[in-house]
Amino acid sequence: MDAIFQDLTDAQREAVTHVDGPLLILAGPGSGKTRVVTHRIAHMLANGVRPWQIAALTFTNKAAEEMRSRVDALAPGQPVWMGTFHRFCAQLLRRYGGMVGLSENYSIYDMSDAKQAMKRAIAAADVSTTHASPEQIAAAISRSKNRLITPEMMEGHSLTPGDTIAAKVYPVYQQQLLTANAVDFDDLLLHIARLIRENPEVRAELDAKFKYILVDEYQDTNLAQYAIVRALSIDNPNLAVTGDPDQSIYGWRGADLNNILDFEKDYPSVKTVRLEKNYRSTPNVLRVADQLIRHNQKRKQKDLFTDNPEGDPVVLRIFEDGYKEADGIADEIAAAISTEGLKPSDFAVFCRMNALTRSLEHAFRARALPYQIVNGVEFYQRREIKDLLAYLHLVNNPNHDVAFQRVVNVPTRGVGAKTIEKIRAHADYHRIPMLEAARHASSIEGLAKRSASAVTKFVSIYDRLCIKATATLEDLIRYLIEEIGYEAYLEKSMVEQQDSNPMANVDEFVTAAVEFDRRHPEDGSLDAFLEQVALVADTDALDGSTDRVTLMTLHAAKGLEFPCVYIIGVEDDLIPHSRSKSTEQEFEEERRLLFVGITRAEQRLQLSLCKRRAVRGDIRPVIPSPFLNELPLEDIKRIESAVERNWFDEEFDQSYPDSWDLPDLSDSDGADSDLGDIDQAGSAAHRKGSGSIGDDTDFVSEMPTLMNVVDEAAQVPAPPTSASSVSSKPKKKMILSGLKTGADMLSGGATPLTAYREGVQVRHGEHGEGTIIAVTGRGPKRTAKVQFDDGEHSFRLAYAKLELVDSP
DNA sequence: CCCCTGTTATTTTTT
DNA sequence: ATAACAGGGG
Repeated sequence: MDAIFQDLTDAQREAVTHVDGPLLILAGPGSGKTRVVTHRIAHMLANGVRPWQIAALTFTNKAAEEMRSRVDALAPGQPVWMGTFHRFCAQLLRRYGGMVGLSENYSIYDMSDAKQAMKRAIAAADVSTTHASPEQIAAAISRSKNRLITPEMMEGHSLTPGDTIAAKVYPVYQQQLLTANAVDFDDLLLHIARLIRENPEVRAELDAKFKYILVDEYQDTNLAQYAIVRALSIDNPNLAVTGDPDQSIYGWRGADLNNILDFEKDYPSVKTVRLEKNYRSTPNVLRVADQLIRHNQKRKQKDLFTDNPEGDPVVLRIFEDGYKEADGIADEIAAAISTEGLKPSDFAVFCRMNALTRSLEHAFRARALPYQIVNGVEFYQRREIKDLLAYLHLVNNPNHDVAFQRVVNVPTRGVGAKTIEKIRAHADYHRIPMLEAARHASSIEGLAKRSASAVTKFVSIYDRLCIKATATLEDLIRYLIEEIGYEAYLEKSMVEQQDSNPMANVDEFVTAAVEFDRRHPEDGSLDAFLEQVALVADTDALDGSTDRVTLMTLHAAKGLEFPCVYIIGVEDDLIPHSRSKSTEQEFEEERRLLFVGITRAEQRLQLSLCKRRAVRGDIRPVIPSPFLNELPLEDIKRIESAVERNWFDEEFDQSYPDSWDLPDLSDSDGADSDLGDIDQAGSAAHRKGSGSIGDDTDFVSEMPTLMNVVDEAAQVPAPPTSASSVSSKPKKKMILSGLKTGADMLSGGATPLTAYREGVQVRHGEHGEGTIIAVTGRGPKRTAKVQFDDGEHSFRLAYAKLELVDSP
């Protein structure tokens, strides 16, 4: 009992002791939020609240597990429901699915399943994909689902052209899902939200059952989630939410920041607790984070403070390119491990995109540094695992058409695309599942006897498999592998690809099944296993127990902490991402993303960027992230490696400026920071500032677009930048000098799209010279139709290798 | 029908 | 750089 209150601050205690009524906990990073939540649950249990009256909803399984283990430590063995929103809904749907047309053994489509289903729906809806890609349509439908918009509601209301297309596909997609007795991720929430809304008695029942609801990371809730928790907190308004508006980074997925900002309006009687004391980071780190996030408009001001010792200054490091960045960081980490007694697991490297981990991987491997990538190729996404899972799905739910299509010809047994197409058409026509259609293969019109018998063969394998459906998972899977000769198939088809060992993955899969059997000796049902698999995310695979450096995206980093953190690629178009900076909202979310990354650091933090970075093959000059100008540069130690001059590279001076348009630091004593072995011999600090870029309030809008500048460059080749020259317009100068000029430019990828006009002569590696006869579309879709000697061809200008031919 | 090859399109974040 | 795709030969 005393353990519950031990070492709590006043604010924390206030939250912990709150039992009835709405509660808002605004928790800054590292403020002991989980501690408060778990202690509060323990406190409630100790004060008469029955465990089954509590539901604690999280976004990730990892968070749920963390909560579970810490509650267990305080109040062992209490059956409090803890898990993700999606799992919560999935389990309700097992019970109430009948009310929305699903039977108990419904399947959850993962992303790739849903993608397949979407393509089929698009085809069935007879919608052309010329104006909207399947992905765009899927995204539009997903957005609608997150906002609780049903197919019927979309009719007539659709405004944008994209939505009009989506509105046509949406009902077909939903119908096909229903026929397949399946849901996608969004449906889990949507179905439950609708069910509760349309069935007051169910709502009341659940409201009464879950008398106390806790929501973690409330800033990440979307409308569907919001509707669910609100609806279940009417009769018993004991809704406790924790969150931090500054850490909302899932707006792109439908999360609505207003849910937390307006919580106090939703529940006027709310008790609000602010947790502002930080237990995680040094003041240095915290100051940088705080300065950055102050630039956001949409937030609730919190005053972060800490009692922690000052620690090392935050480091901003500038590298020449992505390889040097990776090598430099790997060297530093290796050095810190060998000289300072730090462990690999003390380090984490964050980046905006998964693709950026590649160079780090190489660097780590070369130094034999153990690492783990949180979002590499996910285990359950591997071909061999998906194959086996699809069989299991089909056993569990014969209507699972996506699974059927995946496995009907695995291993290859003579059922080709044409055959599948005919089965699908037959199934669509009679509105039956494909497996059902396959049973009548011989009577399907236009299906060759040979094909029909191949299909029949599959059906009989399937039927034999189903007999084992009630056996243990282990038996079922082993039987499956044996029956279809999967091992032989793998050996034959997976022609020795380096470092992939499919059979080892299969073994691991069997191990996972054995483990599931062991943990669910009684209720080890197939659908429970499949649900489990469907709802585990990649980030949940993060293994904290092994001693490895962790590589992951900034998104994946939320909720974690590490002694030493590196954030790479703090560059414009990366953070903020080029596709997330057009609106103020997106821009602020990107700022929050960086904030989240920064606040993961306990002791040391290094932000880094490159002067140039390879983007899909070609190397491009880099613009520093605008967020760097918002940091307290006087608190930051800036390190820039000396430029290695390639005497033979005449272009170098033009391409890569010596001066960087970040303010110089007054602190230029050159002493090594404690952050590993940075700034060693051979890379003496090379600090040259060109002054601040001035008042940066309009930084983004004032930024010249690449295109403007290129046009200019084409007319006036940039002179070589001398090391001492300081341009009055650093921004522009930098971009200019980063570009190749003259003929180089024309042959490179930097030709302005505007140069391609009707009548212009171009050269193509394959077709020779030709004349542009038409130009259509905009942005990346801008397309030129070219008349060559060998006929007409169309090219996406952003991708095609079309050279301009110098006009005579 | 299967497999290989060359071609083309595609790049954010994920429950 | 990589994945998905289309088309042709076996």
